[in-house]
Amino acid sequence: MLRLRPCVSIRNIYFTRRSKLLSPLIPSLPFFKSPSFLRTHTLSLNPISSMSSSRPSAFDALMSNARASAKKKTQPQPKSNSPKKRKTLDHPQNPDKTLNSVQSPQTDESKKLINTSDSSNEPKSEPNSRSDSLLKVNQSKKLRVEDKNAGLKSKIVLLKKKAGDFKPEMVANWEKGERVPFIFVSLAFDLIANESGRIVITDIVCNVLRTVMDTTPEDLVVVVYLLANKVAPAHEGVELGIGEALIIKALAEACGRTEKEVKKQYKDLGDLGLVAKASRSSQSMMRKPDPLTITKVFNTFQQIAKESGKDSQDKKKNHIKALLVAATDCEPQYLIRLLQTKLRIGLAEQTLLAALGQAAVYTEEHSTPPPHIQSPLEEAAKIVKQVYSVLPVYDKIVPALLSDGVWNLPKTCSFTPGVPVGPMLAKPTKGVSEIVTKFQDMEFTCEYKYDGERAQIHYLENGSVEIYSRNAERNTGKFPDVVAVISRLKRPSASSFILDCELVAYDREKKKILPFQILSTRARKNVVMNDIKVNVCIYAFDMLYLNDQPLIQEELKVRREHLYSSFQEEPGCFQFATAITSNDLEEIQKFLDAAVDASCEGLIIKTMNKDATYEPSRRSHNWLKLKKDYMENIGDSLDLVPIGAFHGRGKRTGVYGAFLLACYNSNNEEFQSICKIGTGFSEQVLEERSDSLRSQVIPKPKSYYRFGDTIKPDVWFEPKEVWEVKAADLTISPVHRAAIGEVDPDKGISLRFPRLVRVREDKSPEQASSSEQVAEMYNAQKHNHPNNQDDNDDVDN
DNA sequence: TGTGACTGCCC
DNA sequence: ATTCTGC
DNA sequence: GCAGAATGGGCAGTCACA
Repeated sequence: MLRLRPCVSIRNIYFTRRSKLLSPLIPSLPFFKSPSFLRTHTLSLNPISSMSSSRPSAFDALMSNARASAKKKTQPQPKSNSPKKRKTLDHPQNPDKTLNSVQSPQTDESKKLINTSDSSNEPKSEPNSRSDSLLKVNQSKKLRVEDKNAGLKSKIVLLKKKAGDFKPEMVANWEKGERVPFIFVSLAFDLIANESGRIVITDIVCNVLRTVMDTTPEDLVVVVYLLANKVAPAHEGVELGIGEALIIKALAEACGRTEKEVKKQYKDLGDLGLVAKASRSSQSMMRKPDPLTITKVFNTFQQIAKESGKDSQDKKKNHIKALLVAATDCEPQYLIRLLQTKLRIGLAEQTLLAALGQAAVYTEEHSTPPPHIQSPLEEAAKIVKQVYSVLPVYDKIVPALLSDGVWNLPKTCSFTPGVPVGPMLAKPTKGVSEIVTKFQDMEFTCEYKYDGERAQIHYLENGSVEIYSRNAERNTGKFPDVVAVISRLKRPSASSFILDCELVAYDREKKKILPFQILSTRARKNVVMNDIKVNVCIYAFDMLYLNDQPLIQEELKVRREHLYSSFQEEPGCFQFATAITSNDLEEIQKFLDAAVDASCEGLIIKTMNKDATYEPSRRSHNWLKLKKDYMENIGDSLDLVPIGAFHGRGKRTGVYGAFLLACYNSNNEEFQSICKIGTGFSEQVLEERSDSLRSQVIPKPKSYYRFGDTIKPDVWFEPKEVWEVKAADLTISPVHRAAIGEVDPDKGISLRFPRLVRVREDKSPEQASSSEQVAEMYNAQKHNHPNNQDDNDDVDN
């Protein structure tokens, strides 16, 4: 906890000094007042004024019509894409309920952190009584704000222009230097949501960025964070700590509805953002506080992240409510989606990075593109992506972009030990033959794929060590033992390095690898060496940096040599990933079997020379992964019965999003839940199954359904269908009940990575996989044998 | 002090 | 994690 | 093939509340 501010933790200050200047958290820049016509201040001094309405519904309707028609002009028709062609909404009830008062929960201290330039005096809630004349006054003020928004709305489509035809002053309706209004970003989100083409989306985002660069460059970092839907770089460990449940609460309270109603509408609409949208227009007799700015929103997000301890949930909730109260138009929708970290508009990091690169080209005052470049836009996008993959810190990249330009970006922002880079990933492969085909005549190596936790270990000159997870979370506090081992077993020749490895639970007495599930029971925070119950072996397979030199541009062959010569192996503590170099199909097949036999998931296959650089965070052709369960007719496959389902969200709105599956216990004729399943369906199959099963809905689970009491499907079914499902593993489950009593007295079995293979039209539910079979399959898994043989067959090369 | 709901992060 | 889909 | 968005099991940590 308390790891909060992007980029300014003490530990990181060394790398981020420069960025402090522009860190969104430390607004060193003057704050700008909203122009007076945007404010409702004058009236708000009068207590009665807060009774005014913010819902001139006729006007709203007018506006949304205008907007809708404006949209139609510019775009033919957003087609069948599901979230976009959603059915009409339930009409929310209780239009007359007033908003609860939203007290700002900020402490004096927290206020300091907030940029209060746009803060509002939070209105107290008032009874529904109205004064007509005051209403009029307020409505006319409101009109002016709406007017201004209307202007923005009508111009927002200009963001779709190709960058060459776009001028940054085309859309902005705020003054230069003024804080960027949140409505601008929200409208842009809305625009993007109605596009499906990545190119157009990139253009829009590019133009959004250019607009901000032109008016309020100080806000650029913040816009970028919002567009990225992040609050801080991953390794800073800033968590919002809010989820669905809390948002529902906040939404209910802010709109004067019950949680039950909100939940119901959530089921129908498949998106809490849409619920917020639908709710907003249906309530609130209140005057709006000042319009939201992006800094206000962003700073509030950080406040939310910061709340902890007693009453923190209430405080977080109140922050959300405060934002909702101030939100207009589509703002609530995107506020909620941002809080959920599910923007769902077809915009994510890669597109943002591309747009950032392109935007920089258009605002380039610093340098011209290098001469031979064919397409500066593409090249710039590439550069930004590349740089971000190596230094995923917007607080550094954005300022560098502003001050020195894209073409200098690789120089101004580069690989920095202490900042985690995205680990290189591998693509699934269906079999050995596919590998041999793909890598043809290249030299390649196969390594065991260990079933543990990915770790990127940074060792700096000064002897300090940091450990980062696959998702760039700082895990150092979880693995003090690893820190010690690394320091002990590194060779003196290695004075600084970045190591890529897998941390695997290990039983040092029996000298064997333990399953992932054991590893995951390790404590995670502030672990003390003596308290460690699950030991870990480091399986190292790559080296990204050594003695002040980045190695990522080097071939694997070279990197591996550096790796091998930089550490001393010690069984059960630090080992190099078992590897062979072979292109013999049968040999590889054997090696795969050996890997599985050694409690590994399968193999990772990597080219040694050609295309053998380390490509941070990219799933590249260069690395392939091969697991038994990827192969057809191999791996655990079960025939299971859908006995319940959950309503889909987002693009699954209107169909079931996931199903509860069961195996069949023929002894007591029970269907025992074994897992949920939500992947492997094509859209068509999902729709077919949803349609088919909708007619099998029953009001209550059958008496002969056995399932954990925390499992609450939205609907239950008659046992009718049988689906073939593939899984990577079977695990003892705290919630499922399959084969209960057969391998564990009161725990059932579940599946790891379940996915649909096909529907077994030929089978009846009683012919589904039986509990005995499930138990058998579980027991067949090597590590589940009570007395495991010693099987350390280290292949080396 | 214990429990359960919720959240984030591993896979 | 796995999988599917539009571009 | 990329990028995005659906979805899985299961663990520790946190917080509200009994």
